[in-house]
Amino acid sequence: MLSERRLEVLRAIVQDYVGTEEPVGSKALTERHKLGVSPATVRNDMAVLEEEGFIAQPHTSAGRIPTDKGYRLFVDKLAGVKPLSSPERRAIQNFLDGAVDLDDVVGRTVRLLAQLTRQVAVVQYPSLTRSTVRHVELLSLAPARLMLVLITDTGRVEQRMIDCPAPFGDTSLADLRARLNSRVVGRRFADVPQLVQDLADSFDPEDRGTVSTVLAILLETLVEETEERLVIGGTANLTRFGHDFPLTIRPVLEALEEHVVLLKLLGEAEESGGMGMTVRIGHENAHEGLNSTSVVAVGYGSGDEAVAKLGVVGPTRMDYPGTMGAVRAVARYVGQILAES
Amino acid sequence: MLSERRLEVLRAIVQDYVGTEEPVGSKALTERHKLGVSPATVRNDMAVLEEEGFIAQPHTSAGRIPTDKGYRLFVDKLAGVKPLSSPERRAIQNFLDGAVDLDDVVGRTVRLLAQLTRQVAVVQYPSLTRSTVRHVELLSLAPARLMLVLITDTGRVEQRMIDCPAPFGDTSLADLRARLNSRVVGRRFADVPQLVQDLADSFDPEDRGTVSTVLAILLETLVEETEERLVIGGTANLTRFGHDFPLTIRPVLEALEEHVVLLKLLGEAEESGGMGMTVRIGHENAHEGLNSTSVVAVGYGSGDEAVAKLGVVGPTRMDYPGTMGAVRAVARYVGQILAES
DNA sequence: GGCTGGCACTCGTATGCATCGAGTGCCAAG
DNA sequence: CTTGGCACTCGATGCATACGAGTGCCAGCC
Repeated sequence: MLSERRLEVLRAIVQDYVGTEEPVGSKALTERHKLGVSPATVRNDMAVLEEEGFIAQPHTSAGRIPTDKGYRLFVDKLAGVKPLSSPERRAIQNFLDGAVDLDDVVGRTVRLLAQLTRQVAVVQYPSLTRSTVRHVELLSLAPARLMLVLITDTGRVEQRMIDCPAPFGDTSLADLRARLNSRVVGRRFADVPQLVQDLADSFDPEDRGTVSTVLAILLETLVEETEERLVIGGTANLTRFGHDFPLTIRPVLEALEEHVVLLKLLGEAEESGGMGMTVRIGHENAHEGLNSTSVVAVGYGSGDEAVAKLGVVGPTRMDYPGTMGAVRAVARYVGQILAES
Repeated sequence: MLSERRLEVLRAIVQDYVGTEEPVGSKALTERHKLGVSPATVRNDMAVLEEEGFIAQPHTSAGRIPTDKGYRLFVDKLAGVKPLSSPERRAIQNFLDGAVDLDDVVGRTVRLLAQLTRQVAVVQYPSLTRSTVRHVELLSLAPARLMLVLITDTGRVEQRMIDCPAPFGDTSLADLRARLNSRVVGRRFADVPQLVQDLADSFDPEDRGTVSTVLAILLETLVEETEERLVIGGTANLTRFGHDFPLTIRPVLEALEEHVVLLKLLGEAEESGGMGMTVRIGHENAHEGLNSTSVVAVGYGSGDEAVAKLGVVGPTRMDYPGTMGAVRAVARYVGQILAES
C-alpha cells in the first residue's frame, strides 16, 4: 500500500494541477506544500506513484499530472465534500425561490449550477415513472380529438394529443376521466399500467376503441427514454477547458446534444442508489466523447427517494470537493422546493 | 456605382472565401473563375472594392476578405436563394413527419436545421400572443389550488399553478371555465386581456377574489418576454468556426445561452414583416458577442402570418444561398405540419 | 532503510535569423 | 481601360541555438 506521505504527495499534485493546469514538478511541490521532505524524496515518491499508475508525465522531463486512476483515489480517499460558504447558500436560495413553475425551477437550477461550478450543468426533469399521479385530465378539443394531461406530484405536466377512432360523448368522457382518476391518483406512475389494464372492458362497446386508444397513449408516455427530459446549460464554460480546443470541446458538445447519451450517463449513476453522489472520471464514462471529462451527479427528490438526477460535466481536472459540494447543495434545495409545491 | 465586372469580382471573392476560409488573391481568383481579365485588372477592381469598404485585407500583402458590407451587398444583390435538392426535401419530410407533439416538432426541427446547415439552429415556439385560443382549462388539484392550462391552435400548451385566496367550489369552477371559454375560444391571445377584463364582476363576491387571481395569472402568461420560448441546437457546429477558437466561440456560446438576447434578435427580424427572410450580418447584430456571426431568420406559421421565427446562427463567412434555402424550406414544412395538427 | 544533495541528461519552449512565396501597388506600354 | 513587368511587404516556415524546469540515479549521511 501507499504510505501516508505518498498519498499526501498525490493530494498535493492533484490540488496544484487543478489550480495551475500545468504539470507539477517536485521542486514546485515542496515549495507550495509543507511536506517536510526534500524534492529528491518527493521524486522518489512520484516514481512510485507513477509506477502504480496514479500519475503520469506528458513527456519525459516534464512534471506529473494525475491519471484518471489518480483522480479516483483522490476522490475516494483524499478529498472531502467542501461545504458551501454561507453567501453561496444564500445565493442559491435567492436564485431558486422566485420560481413559479417546474419549468422555471429546472431552468433556474441549471443556470445556477452552471454559474456556481463554472462548468456545464445538466438537470433531469423528475422522472414520470418515479413520481406519483396527482391528476389525470382529459379534454375534448374537437369531436374526435382529445388531449390527455398528466400531472405529477412534482409539478411536472405532460400532455399528448389523441385522435379518436370515433367521436366520444361528453358523458363518456367524464366517466372515463372519473374512473381513470379514481384508479391512479396518488399511485406511482410505474404502477399505472397494471392499474388501468382492464379499464376498457367496462365501457360500452362503441366507446371501447377510444378508451383503448387513450390508454395506449397514456402508457406510451411512460415508456422509458421517451418520458425522460433534461436541460443543459453553461456550455460556454467549456471554453475554459484547455488550450487544445477544437479537439477537446467538439466531442463534448456533440455528446451533450445527444440527450439519450446524457440520460444513460445519469442513469448509470443510479447504482449507488438513493440520493448518493456519483463521480465518474474520464474513461469511466462509457461515451467516448466524454473520456476527458468527469461527471458529478446526484439524485434529488422531495422525499428521501430520488425522482431524478442533476449534475455537472467538467474536465477531469476539476475542483472535485467544491463541485461536489455545490452539486449536493443545489440538489437539496431543489428537493426542498419540490416538496413545498 | 460599381461596374458589372466589379460586382462579379466581389461575388467571386465571397464564394472563394466561403469555400477556403482563406484570404483570396487576384491570381487565384482569375484561375478559379472565368472573369476574362488578367490578375492586374482584378487588382485594380479590388482596390476600388476595398476603397468602397466591401473587402479588406487582414494585413498588407495578403489576399482580401469580404467585410460585413461586402456580404451585405452579396446577399442583397448578388446571391439568390438556393433551392434544396430533392433528396434534401425528402429528408426534411421524413424527419419531420414522425412528430407527435409540438415539443416534438420543435425538437426535430432544431436538430434538422442544425444538421442541414451545419450551423447553430434556433427555433422559437409559436408565440402565444400571435396564436388563437383553442381551449382554456381549469383543473382543481386541491381545495384552494387550481391549474390553468392554455391550449393554442398551434398545439402549444402552457400551464400555471394557481394558489387561490379562498376555496373554490366545483360549480363555480365549471362556471368560470365555461364563461372563460365562451369568451376567448377562437380569439387571438392578444385580445384576451380586453375580452376577460370585466369577467370577475359577474361572480359572487366570495368567488371574486379567486376569479381575479385566475385572470391575473392568465394575463401574466401573456406578458411578452415571459411567454416566448425557444430551443437551440447544433452548438457543436460552432467548432467549425475558425482556428482562433476560444476567442471566437466563447462569446457566441454565451449569447446563445441568453435566451432573451436571442429572442430580441429574432424579434428584430420582424420589421421585414410576415414570413420574410431576414439576414443580419456581423455588426448588424446589436449583441456584441454575435458581431462575428450572421443570423438568418424567417417567420413560420400555419397560415400566411408568422406565429414565430426560426433560423440559424453561423459565421459571417457562411454559404448564404444554401443556408437561406434550407431555412426557408424548413420553415415551410413546419408551417404545413402546424396547419395539419 | 529511508532521506538528501549533487549531477548529468532530457526535451519542450522560446528566440533569432534566413528563406520563401503569395500577394500587392505602381507604372509604362498596348 | 487593360495588361505585363517589377520591386516591395510581410506572414509563414524551417532551423539552429540557448534556456530551464524537471527527471533519474548515485553516493553519502542519519
